[in-house]
Amino acid sequence: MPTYSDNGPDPSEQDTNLPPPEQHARQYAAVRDAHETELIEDYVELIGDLLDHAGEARATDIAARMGVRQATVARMIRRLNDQGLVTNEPYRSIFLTERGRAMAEESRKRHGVVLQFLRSLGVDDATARIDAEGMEHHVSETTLGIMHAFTRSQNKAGD
Amino acid sequence: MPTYSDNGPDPSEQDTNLPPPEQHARQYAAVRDAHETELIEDYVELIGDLLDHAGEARATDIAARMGVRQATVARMIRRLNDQGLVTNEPYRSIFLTERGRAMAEESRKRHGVVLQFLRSLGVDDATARIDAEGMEHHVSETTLGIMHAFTRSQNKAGD
DNA sequence: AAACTTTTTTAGCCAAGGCTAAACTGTGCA
DNA sequence: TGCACAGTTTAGCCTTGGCTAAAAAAGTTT
Repeated sequence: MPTYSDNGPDPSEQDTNLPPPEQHARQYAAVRDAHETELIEDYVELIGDLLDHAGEARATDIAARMGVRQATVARMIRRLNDQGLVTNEPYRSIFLTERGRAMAEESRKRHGVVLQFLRSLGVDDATARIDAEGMEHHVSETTLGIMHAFTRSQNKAGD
Repeated sequence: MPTYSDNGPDPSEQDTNLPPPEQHARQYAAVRDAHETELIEDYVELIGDLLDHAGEARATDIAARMGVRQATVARMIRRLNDQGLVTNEPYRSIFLTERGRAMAEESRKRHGVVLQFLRSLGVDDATARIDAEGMEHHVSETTLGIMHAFTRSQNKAGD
């Protein structure tokens, strides 16, 4: 178990001051907001991937890849439909609306940037995939841009 | 709105293959697991910070900093108590148990590493704080170690 | 000491996202 | 053609984590 206390400047020794209460609250609010959209985005992204890769997105496959039951997927699909992100007729495959496609594309891109960034930092593939899945929804546009630039510079340097 | 499609190797162009279903499911399961402990850790970390910084952790302050109502805090405190992370007598300040202190310390360290890493990447302070808050629970030990090393090397280079 | 204010707690509502069980639809094969 | 099985949907349960409203305790002020 690493302790990060060997020597040199220690990044875990941040300035010990707490942010002012309102700013602090905004930080947590941002996390809560992210959580609300997170799962929606994951479903939409996965449906997009399945459509691209397998030609269709069936509830069974979504359930298997999400690691949840089909009943859970069915209800989520209804919610996505309510929000105008997918179209679905009973017992048929699921398709993305224009908005759904846009969200899937956005999500896929964001996911890709984070994943490649982690890899270019030197994180092994399996770990990078897990971390990217969790991190992707919490990375701001600003940070995403910086990650993208970093990855590109690393790749260039690696040539 | 950045498109990440200017030129050069594009990190968003990841290999298009989906992971095998079981691995994919494990990734999502990891995210769900993280979500379960996330809020607990945030509360414990905040309580630890308040104890260190203000000498006591009162429900009002926790509520203000979390950006939620006191009723929400009260119920969460009971849950933390049930899990053996805090001790509290009615109408008194809250304290951490040994386990709670360990979790707070762990969390604080992790948070610090991620925050400093983002800063040393060049992310502005306000953004780094928000992103760190969300990312911290989704960063594996492996990645955390790499972030820590990166930050130290950057700081050294910056001298 | 009594009254008022603040803090804490409790009770109860709601939505989200898991689950199981059971009903229903569609498909493929005898 | 009809039947069995796989896939899908619905119904209903549970926990979590927000909320408001109201009760109870603590603290403060006159």
